[in-house]
Amino acid sequence: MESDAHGEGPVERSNGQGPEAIVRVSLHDELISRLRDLIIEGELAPGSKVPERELCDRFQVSRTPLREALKVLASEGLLILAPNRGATVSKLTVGDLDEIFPVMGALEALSGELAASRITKAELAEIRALHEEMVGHFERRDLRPYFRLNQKIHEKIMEAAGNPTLAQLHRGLNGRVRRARYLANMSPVRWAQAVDEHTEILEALERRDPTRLGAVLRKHLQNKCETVKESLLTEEEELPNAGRGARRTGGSGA
Amino acid sequence: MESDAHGEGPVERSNGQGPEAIVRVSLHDELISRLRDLIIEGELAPGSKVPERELCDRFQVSRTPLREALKVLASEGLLILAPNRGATVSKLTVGDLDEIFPVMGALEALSGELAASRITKAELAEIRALHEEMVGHFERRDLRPYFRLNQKIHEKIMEAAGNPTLAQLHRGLNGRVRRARYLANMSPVRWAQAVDEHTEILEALERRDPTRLGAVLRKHLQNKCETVKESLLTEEEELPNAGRGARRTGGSGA
DNA sequence: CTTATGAATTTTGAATACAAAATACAAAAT
DNA sequence: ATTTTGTATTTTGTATTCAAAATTCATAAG
Repeated sequence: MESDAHGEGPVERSNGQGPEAIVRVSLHDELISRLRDLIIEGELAPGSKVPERELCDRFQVSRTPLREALKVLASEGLLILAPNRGATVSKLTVGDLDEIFPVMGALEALSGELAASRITKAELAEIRALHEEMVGHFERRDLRPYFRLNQKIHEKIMEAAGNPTLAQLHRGLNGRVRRARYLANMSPVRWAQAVDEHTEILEALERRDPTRLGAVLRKHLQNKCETVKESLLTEEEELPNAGRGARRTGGSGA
Repeated sequence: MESDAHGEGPVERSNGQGPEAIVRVSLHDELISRLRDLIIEGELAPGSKVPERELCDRFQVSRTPLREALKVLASEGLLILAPNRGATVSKLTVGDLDEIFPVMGALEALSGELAASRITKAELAEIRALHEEMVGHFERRDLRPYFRLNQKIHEKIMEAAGNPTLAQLHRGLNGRVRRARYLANMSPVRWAQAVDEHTEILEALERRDPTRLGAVLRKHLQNKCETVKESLLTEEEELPNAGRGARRTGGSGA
């Protein structure tokens, strides 16, 4: 799973400081990214305890910045902090997906509405190119590159929407959901359907039809939700409750 | 500004631990709440530096938990962390409002759709009662209690939607926006319009019409956005740039 | 053999200590 | 008088330390 996909690296932080500015990242910032990757890639498995000491050794940092990072990741919903007994990686249940996907749907729908009215010729051309390349991968049944371009297209639409707050919330939810490795087992039928929907998305964009694009994106995400749920259920059958009982503690979220 | 409105106190955290469970809150959790309140209430003014040492003295804690809290609040967008030069309270510009409100609109619209299909008789009755009480305050031009009930109604709708993730994101954005003390100067015309919209909201709820409720809520929020922007502009004229230059650093947010 | 009890060990939460960086400030140079 | 330079002070980031809590593990009681 490519880690560039959720734009968090220390390099690319567009912080308005001109190109000459020297960028030094604090340990805790870097740790947030690294740990997030570990969680999303599954190296820190859902439900498992976060081994504080071990990670300190691994990254050669003290507990202070590491723990700061844990607090932030908990507020993002990736970790659960149980008082006096440390952090565990939060598990993603089918119920969570039912909760998260409608919200992502609403956010993507909004991104579509905004993008359809604001998108530039250049951006549109870029997305069109990505779309065609993606369809090529579909025809050759190359799941991996298909999936990469799929993500990229949605990112580009989000970018065209020009609303960083929206993008940030969406990235957050996407990060939580991504752990369900949903690129695996997507049925041929669903795959074809997804491609159809993408064609509709492109059409709506080209017609600059906000309402329609919003609706299509929302529908698209609903279908994706189904796919992910199936995938998650299959996974749960395969490895029945590996790590147990991470209780949700209310966390420190806003 | 009542601080109960965003349900963060250590007491009321509904963490599924049965009523007998002893609740101890960690310092950093408590500090997150306290600091958030300070920011929202304006005691920590937008654009001002966060006085680390001072707050440590005030709350009688060491820097460690305080700084953990700062990291979390930064990831929520309430603070800006500038590397090696500490935290500043992020300022809310008109541009930010234009960014945040459409997102809140999408989230509230979703809450409406969900609530309209899931709401129970009891919840509906409660909201109806709140609504009528609120109208009473409007007729007597009691802004404060009107405003309190207004907030409460929206919270109840959100609650009826039964989607904690949705509620959490909404709370986060609401917290960011709330600093623009938008209960001040609402024109009589806008006020009347808001009440009308609330009547529509109630009707849509009673008819259990998800689409309509979603649309009305979204519209309602757009109008609120205008009100808040006017209020913010007025404020900016009154006190021209009190604290300057808090640059957005990209932060660690998801 | 299973279930309690309690000490030893580990882990966690928070305070303190310390080095690096930024800021403030004074003196010197233009 | 203004700008520049160098130094003292403060603030910040991280490591370390310490006490409290949880976990483990061995032992004893039923």
